[in-house]
Amino acid sequence: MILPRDFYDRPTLDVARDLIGKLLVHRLPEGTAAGLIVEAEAYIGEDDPACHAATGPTERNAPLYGPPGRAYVYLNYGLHDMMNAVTERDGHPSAVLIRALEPVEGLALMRRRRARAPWRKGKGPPPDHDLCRGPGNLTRALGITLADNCRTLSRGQLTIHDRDVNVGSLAWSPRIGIRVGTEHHWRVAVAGHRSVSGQKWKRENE
DNA sequence: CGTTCGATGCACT
DNA sequence: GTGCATCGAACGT
Repeated sequence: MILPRDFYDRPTLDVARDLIGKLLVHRLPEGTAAGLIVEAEAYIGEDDPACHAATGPTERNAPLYGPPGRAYVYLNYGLHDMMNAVTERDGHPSAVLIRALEPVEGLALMRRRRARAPWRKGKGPPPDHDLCRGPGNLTRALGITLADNCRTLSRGQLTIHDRDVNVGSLAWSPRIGIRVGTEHHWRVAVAGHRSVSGQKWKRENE
């Protein structure tokens, strides 16, 4: 079953927790790719210095201020498309960043897309458990781009489904790769899962 | 094992 | 002009 809009119209930390184990699906003419969410981070409101809404409303962060249950996709470091699920009500800008998936469907397509990354040059694709490890990697593997910004997640080509699977126990830790707001433990992941990112930040991962 | 650093585009100041 | 919610290669220990 596809998660309804109301799923996202809740406190962001609850949504982040409940997104773990859900299936992110992207359908394109060239094929479908999907994976179970095993790592996510919450970005909550204008008072969260790491949230893109910390600067107040701008053209880029407009989706954060819109209705819950939509995608917020932006380009980071000039190279990587980051995908968020917008949470909470209109006017309360917050979202959950999807950071890692366990690949489930469309593995061949994922391998092809990852191998095509400019910085991989002659190398082939990474091992399967690394295909969607990291926020930039998973968008590349699924073919998610800026064209998917603002897309509704309860219908259409980019959706999140409840498959009622148990992926393991959860662990909370500080968010990764940010310079501010590190005091909040707003990153949640499946403890010890091999597709979870962030080895160099060493922390939990149980 | 660890740390450094280049690639690369654009929103924000 | 500055600085990213990154990736992975290159190098040092």
